[in-house]
Amino acid sequence: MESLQREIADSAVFDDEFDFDPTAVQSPADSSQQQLTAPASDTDSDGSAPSDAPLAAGVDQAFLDERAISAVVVLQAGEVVERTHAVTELSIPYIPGLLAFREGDPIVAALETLDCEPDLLCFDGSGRIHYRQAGLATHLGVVFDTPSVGIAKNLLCGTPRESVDGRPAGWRTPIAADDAVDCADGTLIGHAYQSRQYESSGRHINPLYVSPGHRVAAETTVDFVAALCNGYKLPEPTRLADSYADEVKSKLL
DNA sequence: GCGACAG
DNA sequence: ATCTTGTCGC
Repeated sequence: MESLQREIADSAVFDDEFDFDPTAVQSPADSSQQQLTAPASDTDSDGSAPSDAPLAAGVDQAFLDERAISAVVVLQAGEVVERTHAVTELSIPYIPGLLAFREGDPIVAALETLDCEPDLLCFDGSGRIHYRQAGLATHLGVVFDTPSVGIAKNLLCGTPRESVDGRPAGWRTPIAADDAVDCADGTLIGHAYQSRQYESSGRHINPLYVSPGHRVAAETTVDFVAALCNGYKLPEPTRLADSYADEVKSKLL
């Protein structure tokens, strides 16, 4: 399996290689943060999404015994245009570094039921931030040869350039490859991104660890995630896929 | 041998 | 990931 991951990493493209307009990737009318650009009036007067805006799909799983519920929610300019899911039997246990082999088939099953063809796939888990630079997001991005990004809540490997504790919303810092990563030390493999943060004292929210999946550069990956976040810790596509998976799961009980 | 380790 | 009440804060 490890050798297959190295082959996947070789086939992966960690640079921008997509058709759509990167500045058109976004969630609805951004409520809070984001220090990005001017208020582009790309939205049609009737409030519907521009038919040419890129399709961003969020993919996430919920589990029930030895079954996986893989959910996919596709957004276009912040609006849901399609939702699908698949329930599959699991055969492989969770092993750090081999997550794609456990959740890969369920995800493929769910994506195959999709009517549209997403321009960008957002996965829960790492992409290039992986021992062999072939995390879940990279693995599936290559399989479908579709631009993809990895969004993880915890760091698998690599070293943040700065301490990540208690940072303000919008903050980001590079994640460099270290001894645990199969590439030159110091290589930029992703970023820690503070998508949300509490105003005053008390506890603080941990950052997101985002990395290129396939056909997207590290810097662009953070820009996409930042543009897809809308007040919550998780970007909209992922957040919706997450709750949809839970919804399907509860109806399954 | 010990520690580290996405979901 | 999942099992789960209350609790603190915006």
